[in-house]
Amino acid sequence: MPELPEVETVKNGIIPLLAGRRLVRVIQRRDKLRIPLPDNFAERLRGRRIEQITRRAKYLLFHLDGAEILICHLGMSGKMTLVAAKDRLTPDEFEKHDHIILESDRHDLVIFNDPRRFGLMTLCPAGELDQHALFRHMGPEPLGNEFNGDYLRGKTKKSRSPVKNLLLNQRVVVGLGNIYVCEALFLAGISPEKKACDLSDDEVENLVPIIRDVLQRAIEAGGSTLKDYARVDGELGYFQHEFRVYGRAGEACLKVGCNGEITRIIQSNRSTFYCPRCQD
DNA sequence: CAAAGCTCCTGACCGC
DNA sequence: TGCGGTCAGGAGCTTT
Repeated sequence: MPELPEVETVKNGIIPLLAGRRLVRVIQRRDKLRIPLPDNFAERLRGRRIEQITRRAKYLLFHLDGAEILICHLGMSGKMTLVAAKDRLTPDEFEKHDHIILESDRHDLVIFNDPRRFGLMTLCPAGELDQHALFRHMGPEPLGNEFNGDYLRGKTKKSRSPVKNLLLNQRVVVGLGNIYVCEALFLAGISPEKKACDLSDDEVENLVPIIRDVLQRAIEAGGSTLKDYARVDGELGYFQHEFRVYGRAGEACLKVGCNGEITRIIQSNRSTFYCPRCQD
């Protein structure tokens, strides 16, 4: 489940192979992922130059010449496999869930692999991205200036949802998923079940830098992971690093002086991990 | 309008 | 060894 930091790391990993390069070959091995791929998808990509690769929310954006953008989302299980030109595969060496293969004019490959197919790729005219159905209602980037205490308080005040659900809502703020919301609420000492409107002004104010910090640190951890890809081929997608609560049900709370035990509950059919003792 | 529920999908895991 | 059941969950869409 790649969230903002993982998508950022994937972006940084593929930039050296694809940014500024021309696509000389595109292989499409399915007609749809979560949504249908555009008509003549591979043909429309072939020969195009990738001017720039950026990220918005959990989406990768490949800015193509001709003012068109290739939009890519990794979904739950999507990853990018990098294959250097020197290790060129033959077509029968692709793996089962390798759906889209991009080959640059230097003959490096970037392979989009997604077993569960919750990911997507589509095309959009560059000038229409903000109005695109996938982007139109997006909230601000959590690392940008628009996301601040005043903004978030405006949202929490109006919501009776549990704060966890509010932070997962991409209309409120983008990029957070199940893991980093759990981690941020733990660091903030706030129960995920607390109604957003019941948060104090101080709690909301504190949450903003905590969210920024937890994401920023994960991006930095991804950056160190990337060093391993500098010389070796590999898969860029979701990397596990140290989580304080996520996946730690039954284990001891890591907050100094807290003797609580991490508990798993279900909210909106999704796992939530938290310490009932120091989060309230 | 907000909030809850449904849906897409496959691999991993578990008990028998 | 095989098989059915359960779980994981991003986010758009539908329903209440």
